[in-house]
Amino acid sequence: MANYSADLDGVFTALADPTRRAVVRRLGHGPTSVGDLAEAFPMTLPSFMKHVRTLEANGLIRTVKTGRVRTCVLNRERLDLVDDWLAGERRVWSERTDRLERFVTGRTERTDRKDDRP
Amino acid sequence: MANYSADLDGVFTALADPTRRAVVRRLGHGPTSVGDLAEAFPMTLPSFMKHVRTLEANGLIRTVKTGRVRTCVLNRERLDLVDDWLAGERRVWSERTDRLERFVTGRTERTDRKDDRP
DNA sequence: TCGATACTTAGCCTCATGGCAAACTATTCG
DNA sequence: CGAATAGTTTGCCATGAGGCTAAGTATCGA
Repeated sequence: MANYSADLDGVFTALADPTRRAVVRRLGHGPTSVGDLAEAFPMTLPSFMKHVRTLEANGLIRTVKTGRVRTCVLNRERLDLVDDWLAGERRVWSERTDRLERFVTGRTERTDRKDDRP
Repeated sequence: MANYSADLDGVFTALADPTRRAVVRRLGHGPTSVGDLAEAFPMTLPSFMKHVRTLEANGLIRTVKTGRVRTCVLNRERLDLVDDWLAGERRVWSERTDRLERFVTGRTERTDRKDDRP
């Protein structure tokens, strides 16, 4: 995980387009050729290919060319980056809640616990 | 939830910038004024304000001006959109796994189960 | 081998994004 | 009141994203 922030830039950018999200969705069902994917979208092939390349450049899919057909496969693990980021934000929130709770209850405790309410 | 896809466009776009993600992170600790936020970033105020407006326009933060100070507050719920989207993708994957499994086991079952292995 | 198929490459266009400086407005403080 | 503070508005610029057409390459199938 060389450059976490730049990776997030790329993943979020890739997901910020409805065409690309639709491709991700479609590939969730299984590998598909560029041509088959493209049929579902109202744009020319070269335009569509840019989206494919963007997804690939940002690690969300992998593609292989066999003969004249390029097949796309979803790289599910890449979406963990989004999950991890969300988890990180929520951790921040819970730390804040912890501090607030310590203040309210007047207790001082270690901060590495997960949850101390029964 | 009027336009789910357009909302996702906006949320992902807003999160695709490191400055804006840093603001989200910072606001996770609690409300902060624009000025205090801006200090952490190597850009002019007007430039920074654009990021604030982008975050606000896409519902990730809310801001209120009191006197000459504008205070920003994180809108945590908005991140649920990302969570929901991820969950949707994973549901697609699991449906595919279900079909594959039915094929392998030769069984035909209802598809609304969570998990039928003991 | 020749035509159809499945991308690719190249070049061009338009609009959106992110950044800047300069000037302006509205509050607050001494 | 008058100066400092905290944003805001305006206008400009460079880059990149997303779309197109036209032409090129590499298989595949008869």
